[in-house]
Amino acid sequence: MPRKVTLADVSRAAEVGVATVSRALGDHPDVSEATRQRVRAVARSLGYRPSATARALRTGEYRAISVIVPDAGWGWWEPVVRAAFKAAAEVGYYLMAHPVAGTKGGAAAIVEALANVPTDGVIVIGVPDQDGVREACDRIALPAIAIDDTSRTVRFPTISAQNREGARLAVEHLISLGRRSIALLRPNIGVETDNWGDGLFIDHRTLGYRDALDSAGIAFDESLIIDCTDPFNETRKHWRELEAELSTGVRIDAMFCAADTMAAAALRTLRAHGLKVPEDVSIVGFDDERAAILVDPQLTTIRQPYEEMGCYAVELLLRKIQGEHVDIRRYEFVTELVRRSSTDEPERLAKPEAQRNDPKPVGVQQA
Amino acid sequence: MPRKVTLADVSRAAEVGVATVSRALGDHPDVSEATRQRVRAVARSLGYRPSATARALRTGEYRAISVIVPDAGWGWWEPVVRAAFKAAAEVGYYLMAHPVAGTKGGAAAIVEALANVPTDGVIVIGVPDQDGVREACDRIALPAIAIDDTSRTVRFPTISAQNREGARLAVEHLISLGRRSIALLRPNIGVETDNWGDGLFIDHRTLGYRDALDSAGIAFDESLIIDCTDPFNETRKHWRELEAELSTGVRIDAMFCAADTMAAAALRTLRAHGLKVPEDVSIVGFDDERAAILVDPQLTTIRQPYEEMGCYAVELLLRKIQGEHVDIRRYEFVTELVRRSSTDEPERLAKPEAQRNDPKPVGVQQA
DNA sequence: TTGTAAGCGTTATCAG
DNA sequence: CTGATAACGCTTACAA
Repeated sequence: MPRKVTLADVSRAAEVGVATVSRALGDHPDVSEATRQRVRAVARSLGYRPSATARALRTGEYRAISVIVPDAGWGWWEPVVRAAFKAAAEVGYYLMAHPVAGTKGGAAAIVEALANVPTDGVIVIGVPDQDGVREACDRIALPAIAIDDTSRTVRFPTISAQNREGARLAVEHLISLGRRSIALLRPNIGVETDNWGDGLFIDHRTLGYRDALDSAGIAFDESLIIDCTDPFNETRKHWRELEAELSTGVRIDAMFCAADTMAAAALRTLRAHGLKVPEDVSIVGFDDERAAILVDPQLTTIRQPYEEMGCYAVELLLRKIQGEHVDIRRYEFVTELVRRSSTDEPERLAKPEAQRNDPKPVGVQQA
Repeated sequence: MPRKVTLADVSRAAEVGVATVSRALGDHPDVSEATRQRVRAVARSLGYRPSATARALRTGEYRAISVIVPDAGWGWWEPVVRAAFKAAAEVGYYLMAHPVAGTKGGAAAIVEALANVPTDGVIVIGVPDQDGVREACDRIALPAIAIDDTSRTVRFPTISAQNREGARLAVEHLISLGRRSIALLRPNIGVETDNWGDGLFIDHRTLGYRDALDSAGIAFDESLIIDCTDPFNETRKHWRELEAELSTGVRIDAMFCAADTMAAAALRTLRAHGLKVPEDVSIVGFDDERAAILVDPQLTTIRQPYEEMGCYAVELLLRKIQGEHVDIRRYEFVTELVRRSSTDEPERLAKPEAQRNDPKPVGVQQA
């Protein structure tokens, strides 16, 4: 391992002062073009790399930001992080990812540990306990942005998707297919799964479901709401609650599945009850997450613009770091319907099912 | 934002020298218990946080390591990173994740950029081009470990799973079920997908497939090997090559799917051809990746011990950082069979299929 | 046991 | 335009 080349080395080799080297390598105006060229050449030939540490110590900024990545929920945040990474890199910041990974104390504890990490700010993803994290951030004076739709109390600029409007899109699509008995499969947020906080997004998606029914003049039927226990455990084969519902003999012709990750088990349960998707039951999910394309049939779903959300988080965070004021409120992103096989038109398919309305065309986007 | 509290502040408040404060806060022996207590109390009350930067500048080590996370292949590396993060944290290191995320120049370029990042070493995951990365690491004198089974040339200590032995396990399991016409569904590594390098792991898994056939005295049938184009694109609904194969009228009663991520489309294709899994065709995958539990039926597969691999990578890297010698060779981890529904015993199922041998019991592990 | 002081590699502020 | 030089906050000889 060759010893590290420092500014002093370059300065000696180029026969100029260290200050000049620093200026030449940076974008300072007060250097003659000739010296700049020469210094740069020497620096390159010596294999000089600036020490980020020394620079950070001097300037007080690390040009690095952190993102705290949640423990549960199977990696929907991955595209968010990739996008954030890219956005940060574009403005010369690098991004560190800190998985929660079962850490005791959750995100707040991680922020606490960030005290020792050279970082200028943090993006917290999926944080139901914004109060705790906020306190930790204040204590170490660390700017923060949240990407989250679980917490009712917003103590950071918080980015999320329009859950209510998205859910409405989903259910309107089902209605446009002529479906009328539309079940809502929801995660049942119990005390044990506190990773999902107040379950705000579930409430909102439920409201969107009702919005769509109301607009179409379809009566809301409480019994069509199915809350599933242990909802984000993907090793589950079936949803007991859905099984119970189907066993009562209720007929459903569509299902809005409030999270894509629940779709795999839902499809298995339907199949086990002899129901075909999309012939007998049309399904729309929510998130446009990896699960949506792995299941069979592939899932029509509501896309959350994860990439945009990641980029915007970085943008807001950098503004905060630069001392600009950023409103503490929710920043919501528009969702869109992505059509796949789980809602192929019933009338085009073999099964001659009851079909009362003409499907009205809706403004959907092809996957 | 309160100005940052430094050692000097604490020293003043506690009425001792800075050196004493430093010693008291660290684990130095040469401090009286009384002063230590007092200093710590003062530090806490002032909200003192050490500056990682200053410390790094002084000591020359960051106590941070990086992991370069691949672009393709749908997040199988996630458990690796989580485990590595945890292992690093346990010894007081923190871990930064650097997604490749379409960066031009791939991992090598990322390593290059690491020159400006405060990190003591790097774990590169899934790097077919070890030569390029090696060169970059040398240039900036950065210790590195690879987790990878795609590259034939090993220029780092390289961690991987026992692909050949794992594949053998998979196929032996199929044979123990009485299956004899066992197709091998493989990724076709073309020039366009250079993320998968030499495709070493595919060769090894193929060898394991043949090992199992040989031991059982089953003739190898070239036509049962199916190479799929664009293999890691999960949006694909079907494998054209598998369709072609089935259309020729060849009868297969089992399939070894050389990567779990390919299973979803394979299942759809089989289903489209009227073949039931596991009644008509038993399937075993490889990786025990998220896809294995999302598909229907859930996939019997070969588990790669991702967590152990992540931990071990950290262990080796820290050794290298501490100047210890670590052999540049492959470090292989044992795999295991995880049984799920895709290989439920055919004879217990409805379909009365041809069945010649008693299934021999094998030492498998329940999921 | 404690304090003083010398750096670590930069950048910024001065004079020249 | 350029060169000394003083920080930045910490650890660690060395001295007391």
